[in-house]
Amino acid sequence: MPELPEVEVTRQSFASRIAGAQVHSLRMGAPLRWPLGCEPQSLVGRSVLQVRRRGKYLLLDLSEGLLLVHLGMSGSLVFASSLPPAGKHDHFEMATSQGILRLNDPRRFGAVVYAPAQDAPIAHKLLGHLGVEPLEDGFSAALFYAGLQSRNAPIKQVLLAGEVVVGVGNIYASEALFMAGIRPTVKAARLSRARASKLHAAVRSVLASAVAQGGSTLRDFSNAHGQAGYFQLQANVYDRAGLPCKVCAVSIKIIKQGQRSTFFCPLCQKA
DNA sequence: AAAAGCCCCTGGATGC
DNA sequence: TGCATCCAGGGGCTTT
Repeated sequence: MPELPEVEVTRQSFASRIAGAQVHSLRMGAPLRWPLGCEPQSLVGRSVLQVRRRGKYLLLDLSEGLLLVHLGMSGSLVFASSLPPAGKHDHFEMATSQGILRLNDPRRFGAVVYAPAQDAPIAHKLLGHLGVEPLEDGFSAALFYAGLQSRNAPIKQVLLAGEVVVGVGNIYASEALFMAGIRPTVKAARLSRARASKLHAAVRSVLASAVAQGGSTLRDFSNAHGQAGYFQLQANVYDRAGLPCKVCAVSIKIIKQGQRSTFFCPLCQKA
């Protein structure tokens, strides 16, 4: 599920409610992608200072150390004062003085990992290679263009890789490329400065719009209040193979790139 | 250094 | 109704 907008929407839906909370207890379910990395009991008594986001990771700063939370493909968080009994896909639960934080993740591609410090090896391994944040000031058109110059791979896959810019997943990559009128198969380094600039603007626009819509709910995403998102209703190409382009009415195409589906309009995205 | 494939896992949709 | 196959918001790791 979660690309940058869904992760950010999740963050916004519980960050202020959990800030300042003291950890009372932890419960782990089935194994996630990586082990927690510490004895769960050792976190009891610490407090949650704030919740930040880096790419598709949520960072829960504790009074000592931090938790890195990733939602994988099917994860979602809920934060509430009381919750129904844990189900088979609830794999992490942290009870605090201000509510219970629970991760539900059927496919278990997600993770909750403890790092003793921001610069600890585990944090560096997971976050160290990440590109620039697309919604922050540091993401300029010039920087984006420069980042593409060393990439000979198709632009769609360069966006997905997250090493030039983070947070763009399979939905928003297709959507941003449509908005910019760029064929997903074009080699990144071959984009002109002008077209890279257009894509830069499209990435920001699509992601910001998706955050404002509460993210995309395709099957199981909801924010920490349990509310769905609505961006998918305004998708121009994603999951619309064979349907008419909303701009030119030509049939939307689907192709595979790196074992992931890519959607595009053959007319609006001519090259 | 960069690119391409391979997995991890469960569940829903589709087809025979 | 039952079973096989394919597909899904990600990304680290291994191999070219």
